[in-house]
Amino acid sequence: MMDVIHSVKHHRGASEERIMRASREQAAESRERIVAAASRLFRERGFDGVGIDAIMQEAGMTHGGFYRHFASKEGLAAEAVARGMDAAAERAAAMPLDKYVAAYLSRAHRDDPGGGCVYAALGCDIAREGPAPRHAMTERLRAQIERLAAQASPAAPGAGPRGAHRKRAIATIATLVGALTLARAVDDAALSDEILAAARAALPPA
Amino acid sequence: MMDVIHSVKHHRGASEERIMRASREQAAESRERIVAAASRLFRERGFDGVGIDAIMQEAGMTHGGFYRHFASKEGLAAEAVARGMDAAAERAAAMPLDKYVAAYLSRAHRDDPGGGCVYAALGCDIAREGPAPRHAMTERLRAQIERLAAQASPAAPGAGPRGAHRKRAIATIATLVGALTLARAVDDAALSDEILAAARAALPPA
DNA sequence: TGTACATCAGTGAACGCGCGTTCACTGATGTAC
DNA sequence: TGTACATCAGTGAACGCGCGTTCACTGATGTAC
Repeated sequence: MMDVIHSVKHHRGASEERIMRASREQAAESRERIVAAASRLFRERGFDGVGIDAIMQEAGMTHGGFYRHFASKEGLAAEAVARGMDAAAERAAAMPLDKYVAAYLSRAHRDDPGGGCVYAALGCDIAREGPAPRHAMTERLRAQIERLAAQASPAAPGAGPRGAHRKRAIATIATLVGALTLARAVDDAALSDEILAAARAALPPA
Repeated sequence: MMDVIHSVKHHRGASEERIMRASREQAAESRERIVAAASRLFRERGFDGVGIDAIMQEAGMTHGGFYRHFASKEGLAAEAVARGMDAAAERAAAMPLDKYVAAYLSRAHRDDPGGGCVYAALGCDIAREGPAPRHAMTERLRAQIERLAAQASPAAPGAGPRGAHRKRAIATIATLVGALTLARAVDDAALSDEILAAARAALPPA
């Protein structure tokens, strides 16, 4: 987990001096680490399943420094949601739809919620969150729908009105998110695999 | 909410006598009320968003009596999940698929998570719950898949191998759950409606 | 049918714990001259 | 360039609060005779 040694955190050796007051550059890096840790941990354990303490520990600090960077846990949640969705959008933009569908509905993605789709990991929780996380998520979803609709349009020109591609894009996303959510919730490995396969079969040409 | 006056709870009037030690029949009714309240509240606020205290209050009792009925909060969660899914299964069995899809993807369902689909309300949380709730959910999902596959089979005889109907059933459920989850998470009413409409358009004939 | 006693559903106080947040403090960083 | 001082990132103790769970107690219910 903690594969980066950062100068802010000091070793515990007896003769080591303590380094306080990190530079602005170090502070910016700390903030990055906090968001990255939160983004992963929230997806793995849910918003209520992770405390400030665990996030700061994962980021290599103690909990007290948290409020130098964020106004509240909810503020961090909004940034962590945005971060995870932006990363996913980059991955999605880098490959054709059929590749993305295969990767999305893979066992690897199912077994790594912390590094995967935010909708599938936190979808039902976001509805109960405050306005900031919900808004961050809404704008990302909107962008993803538009990109997917545009991606489909040139491949099948004149295949339908502009709105048809949007509808198709939304339904595709819904199927992906629903299938992955169910595949993770189920406690039977065979059924979980079957759910992923069924969604894969329903998507590429449909 | 509390439209049932039950004899266990005594009024606060000065000269009222207190009624303790409810009969076994009353105890069974109390248990029912606890499960019903939990089933609704969990779906509305999530497992971590509702305490024993709130559940017992909704059921018309104080928190102390909870452990006469359940071994733990998780044990109740398993029963509440099962209860909510059984109710949904009954509703689904009572109407043809296209009616069910329309009802599932309606605004009324979106705006009433407490009385609606458990997968959409708690799907991503169940993956993080203990074995009992997950198992209860898995068996209900399995039954729902089988019923939906069987429901589709006679309507289109010989339209494909037995497995094709199962695949189609699973994909349909995934699309329903994903669309409702996203429609609830989004903070823009127009986009939310659009998501429901897009899933509706993708489902009936497809 | 009546009496004596055990059971146990529900109450309300109490427990320990973890959480989000606050705060006094430290001392290197950054700035003003 | 050097010095004096203000800033502020991070620490660790402390706060209040709500949670899941436990427990002594009450008194009607249920049972044994």
